Amino acid sequence: MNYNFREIEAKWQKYWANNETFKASNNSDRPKFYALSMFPYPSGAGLHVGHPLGYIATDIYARYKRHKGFNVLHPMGYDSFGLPAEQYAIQTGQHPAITTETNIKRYREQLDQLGFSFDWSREVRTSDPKYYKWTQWVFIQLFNSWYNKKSDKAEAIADLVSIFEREGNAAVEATSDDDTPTFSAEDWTSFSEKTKQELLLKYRLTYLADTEVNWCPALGTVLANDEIVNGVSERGGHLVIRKKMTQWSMRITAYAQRLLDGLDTIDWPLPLKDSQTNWIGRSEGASAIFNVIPNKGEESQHQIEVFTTRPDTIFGASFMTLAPEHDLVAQITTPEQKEAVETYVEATAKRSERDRMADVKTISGAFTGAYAEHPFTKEPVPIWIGDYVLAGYGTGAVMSVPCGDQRDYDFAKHFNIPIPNIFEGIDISEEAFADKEKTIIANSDFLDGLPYKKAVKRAIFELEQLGQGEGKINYRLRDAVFSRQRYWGEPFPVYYVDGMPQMIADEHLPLELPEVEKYLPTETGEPPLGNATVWAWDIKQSSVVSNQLIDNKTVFPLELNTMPGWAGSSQYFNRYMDPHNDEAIYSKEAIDYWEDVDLYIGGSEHATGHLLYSRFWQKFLFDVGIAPKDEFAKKLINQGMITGTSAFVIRLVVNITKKWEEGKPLDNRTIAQIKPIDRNTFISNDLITVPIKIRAVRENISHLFSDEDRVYLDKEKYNINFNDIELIHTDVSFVNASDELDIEGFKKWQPEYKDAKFIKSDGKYIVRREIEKMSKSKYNVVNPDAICEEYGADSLRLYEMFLGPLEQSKPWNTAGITGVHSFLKKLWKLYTTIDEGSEPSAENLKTLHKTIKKVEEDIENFSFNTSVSTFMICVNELTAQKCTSKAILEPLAILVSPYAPHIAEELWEKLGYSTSIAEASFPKFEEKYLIESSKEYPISFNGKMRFTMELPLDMGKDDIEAAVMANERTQAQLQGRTPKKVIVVPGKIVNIVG
RNA sequence: GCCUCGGUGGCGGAAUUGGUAGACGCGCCGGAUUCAAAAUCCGGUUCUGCAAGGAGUGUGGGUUCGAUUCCCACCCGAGGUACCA
Repeated sequence: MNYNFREIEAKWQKYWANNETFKASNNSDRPKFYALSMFPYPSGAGLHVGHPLGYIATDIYARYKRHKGFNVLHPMGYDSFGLPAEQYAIQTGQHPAITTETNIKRYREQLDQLGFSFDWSREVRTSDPKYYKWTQWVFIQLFNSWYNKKSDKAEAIADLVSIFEREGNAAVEATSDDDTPTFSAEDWTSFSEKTKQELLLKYRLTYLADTEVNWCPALGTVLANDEIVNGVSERGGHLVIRKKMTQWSMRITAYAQRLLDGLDTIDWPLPLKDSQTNWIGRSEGASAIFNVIPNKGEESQHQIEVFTTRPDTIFGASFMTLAPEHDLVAQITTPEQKEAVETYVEATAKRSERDRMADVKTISGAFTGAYAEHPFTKEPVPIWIGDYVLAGYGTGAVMSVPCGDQRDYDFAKHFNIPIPNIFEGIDISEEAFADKEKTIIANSDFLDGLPYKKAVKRAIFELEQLGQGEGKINYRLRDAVFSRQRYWGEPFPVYYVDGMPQMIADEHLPLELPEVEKYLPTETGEPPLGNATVWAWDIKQSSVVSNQLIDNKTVFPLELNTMPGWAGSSQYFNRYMDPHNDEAIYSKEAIDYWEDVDLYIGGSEHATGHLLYSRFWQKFLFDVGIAPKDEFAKKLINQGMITGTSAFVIRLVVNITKKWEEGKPLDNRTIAQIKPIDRNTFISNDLITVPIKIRAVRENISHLFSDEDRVYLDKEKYNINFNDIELIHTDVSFVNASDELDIEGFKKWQPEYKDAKFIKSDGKYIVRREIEKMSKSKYNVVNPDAICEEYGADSLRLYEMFLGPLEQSKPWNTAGITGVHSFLKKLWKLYTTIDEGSEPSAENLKTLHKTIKKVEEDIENFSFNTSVSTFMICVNELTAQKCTSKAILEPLAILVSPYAPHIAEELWEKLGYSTSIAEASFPKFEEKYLIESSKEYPISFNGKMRFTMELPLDMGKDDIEAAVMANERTQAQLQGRTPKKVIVVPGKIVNIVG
């Protein structure tokens, strides 16, 4: 009987579903193992071959751990809130819930087809009200908490209120807004309820604040930096302005240090840790206060606070630079400089932040006319503004030390500002000197002669003495904006009384998304929820009621923003532990049993989004006693991206220009006469690369033009330029393994190519190929369905692993799949006759145990590609040995089962078992079968292997040397020379030097 | 610029602590089987050379009896990040 994978795979997928083979129990005597893949966003395009890569790896590991006797939790779900469904809704009016449901169905079919050992009874969907009830609940917990720096953890806001009542806020050390005023207990009790609420918002871990955003009035929405191109929206090219908006923020900055420290306790890839470290961006330095010298006739005394990592260079500060948006700019600018400054500020406002950051070459700025007093020298220091200083970072102001910072140096050079040298023995005529190690400070009063570290300490000390500064640790990390002006996200459980946010009580959650007519922002610029007519909170009934009932006495308006994409994914890994619990986010028993994720596999693109926010939420949940671990995943692996091999047809852009005739300049009529470019001719890629062939094309192209056009091919009169080509993506399904285009298929593909003409080479049209990210818009997506249909899921699983190391990105190429498929056929054949009683030969046992050892090591090291090779070698050897012994074939089936579970189950059944192979024990490796008595010694000369010699393994060093020297091939190599030295490493190698 | 990862046959890749470079698979070449094809099986396949031999893991150095592996400098590619003070 042949290997009928279609029948086998369908049979076992059904069996696993019916028997709930992979259902995990929340209590077990066996040790627990939690294996998790990052859950997908169910897009309309379905799964492509890149998605399953990580899932297969996790699945292999999960199945392996089951064989090893673990109680394995291996769940899957959907990150089902998101923008694509909403955009589709805007275009078609279709409710996002409906498209999402359809997409999930398709994902489920595709996932089921691949034979994953998921416990589907635990599926979660972030857009399910039963799930987002708990997302809202966590939000409320954050709202009801503040960060106590003394205990270094989150605490209840009620406790903070009692501190305020007792002693005011002077002694409170909390992470709070910068503008938090100091107040006494008496002040607090005298404050109105609204003032109290306002003050508490400055402490809450989620709070309302005015945040600067990229607002696009035409789209009625906020755009991300990468949605803006050249100052206008990527979609539609509309104007984008920077605007302050009141939005929910998460006080993640409270956790900056702990997020940094926690990285040392988890086994995550170094690049990922590095990018989180950079994102948090801790820098040690000092803050320094510069007093602004009042302009003539002014009374006011302004101060500028700067943060610097180099307080040791303070005597080198020859100017200050403020961000153009800095609050003081308007106040300190002198009348003479007003125009220049305003022009510059205006110009800066038009540039996106990304623009300003990316452009290192253009140096621009303006002088405010004002001066600050240097804290130590008391000399006046000119105050400039420059767009290289960002308002959002630090204090939005820097003390500029041109001799020690290249950007300051370039700025000073450009504007002819003096560059005082404060480094001993350093030439700064060409560039700034930023090497801290070699620094010896000079021309700096009390800092003279000090090295970097000592100078920093001393400078901070002196600043503190003056009362004009202190040592400070600064973080680049910003509080995370948590509001989105979208429909398809979690509603905030928030209503407003007198403009102050109030939380809906836990027992009334979830607050479900309202129905709306349109998914666009309202005409007045409110988020889509502003379209809802039943979206007000009745505190008496504790329910959502019509907006018309809003009286601000018992019925209040609800929040119109929704939560961002990362809200739902920030605690889903915990929810899987107890996914159907309606009483709590999860039971204590469940999380005390599963604790944390043992293995988490997913893409590195989530390094600073999902993975940083999740760690933040986990630490918070830990602080408030809801999670037992303050890191949620012990080990994390980033699977590499599977890239696509895009195919391009090359459109000739034939520029035809009339040759200039002497004495007759081209008039407009002649230019108009020049024929437009031929837009419909495609040239084979191999012709493009060779200039000589281009000429051949030029001579052979005339037949492609109509008679009318042919005149333009007259070389005497016209210049024809073939150099311009356009690459156009074509669907990879029209291209075969030799890069040859199916011309008829291409012509039918899209109407504009119906009459396309092709310049072929040897009768073929060859496409250009390039490796790119796999994406629908690049027409390079390869779908797993077709591969499953043709070769089966087991082949696909093996092949995805066989492609290369898990972490590395690699291009998809279906060509090699026949290799793993024929391996499965050979494996199948091996089980044609199973000999119950036959004793395995020594050879059989050696092959088997070699394989057990290697495969076990490979799985533990996540080196799945090499185990596939090992299986191939094993099956090749056993086939050659004509092995039929059950004692060999049975453990082999278990070894293969994590990788190719369907065929393994079927073989298991053939071996006489009536239960699933999933729980069978992993075979035990026994060294004794691998012990050899002799070894093929490589005999090398000066490190180069020349031949091998079989010698007993128990032979001593001297005997080996004697045997090797006596060999005639040794003598032939030496050609009469006497070796200088003979290195013998018993069991390894012989090296003859000389 | 900085950080991280990578560079090995025609291709994907292998090489456990420094010890036989190119396992395994694809492709290609040759052969068997077949009326033919598919499928299957056998042999070959880093380069150079008729061969003996020689060269060879991005480049140049170094350490070592011996380097894909360790060290130094550089080149190239990918990803991330940024006037971060």
